[in-house]
Amino acid sequence: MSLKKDNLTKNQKIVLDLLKNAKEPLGAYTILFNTEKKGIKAPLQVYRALDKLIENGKVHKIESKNSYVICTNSECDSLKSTSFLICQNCDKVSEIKQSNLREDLSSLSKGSDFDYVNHNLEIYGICKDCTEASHP
Amino acid sequence: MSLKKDNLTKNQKIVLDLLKNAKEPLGAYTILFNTEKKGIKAPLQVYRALDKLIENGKVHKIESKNSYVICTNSECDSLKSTSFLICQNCDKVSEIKQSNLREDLSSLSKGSDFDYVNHNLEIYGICKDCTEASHP
DNA sequence: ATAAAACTGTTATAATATAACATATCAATT
DNA sequence: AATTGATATGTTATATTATAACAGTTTTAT
Repeated sequence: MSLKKDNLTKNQKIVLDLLKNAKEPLGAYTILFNTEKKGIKAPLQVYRALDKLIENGKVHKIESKNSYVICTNSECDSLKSTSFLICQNCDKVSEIKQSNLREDLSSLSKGSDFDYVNHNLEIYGICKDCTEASHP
Repeated sequence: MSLKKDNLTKNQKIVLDLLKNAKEPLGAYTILFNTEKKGIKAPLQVYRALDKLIENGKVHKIESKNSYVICTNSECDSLKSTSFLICQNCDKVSEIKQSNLREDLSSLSKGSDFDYVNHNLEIYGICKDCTEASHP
């Protein structure tokens, strides 16, 4: 009876906890500064934790911001594709459900004789909250 | 009679020329090393040229690679959205025509009460050439 | 001609990320 | 329980990517 280990290590938990409570994507060094009191002392510790968390789909990197967010989907441990709505005003990021998108992009790729594997989509705009705030 | 200047400056031309001939996206420091004989001596000169070229849509940044490619579309001076097919095998990048994609993503965003402005899409997979090369 | 704006050159430094290596912990068998 | 192989940690140093600040020059529009 051999359970595949899915538990997180100490550093991974510390980093994940911080990201859970974050309102916007955090950079690696922001994570570092905010976890020093918990014992994380060097960039590598952060990057290694992030690598693993990304690998198993619990965290995603926002490439255009070099920063990191917690995953809010369920399938991200298996699918390596990601899609985000990023508010230009408040920096809040929300993750889009993959559902049709993957197939749409896969067939789009096929149209260019390109064999789709995965994708990263970052949509910029204004989130609901910020739109409402500007129409008081 | 005041012509809106659209001509490129010396450094911008040097950087653009290099990118024109590149087979894959180039990093800023690769650009620097390959333009030193033409007179570019410091990172800032590269980054400033890139900034302007990106601003007027002649060059795009591949965010997931921190590197830069020449634009192969025509509308990119006005639209700030970008979509790429990136080969995981040979690193070649090809740009996707925006046409329907913008509207599709705009309405997708609307479904989440998100006001679409622009996007960046990076699709990873295997290009035609590499697929054919592996089926000899 | 002149003033404002844009571009250049240069030095220094910030921000993001990885290499290398020694040690420690975990987890699946013996 | 002891062993072993894989995975995680701690630490120092360094690589890679990108920007700040400032002085001087060229371009463009009046």
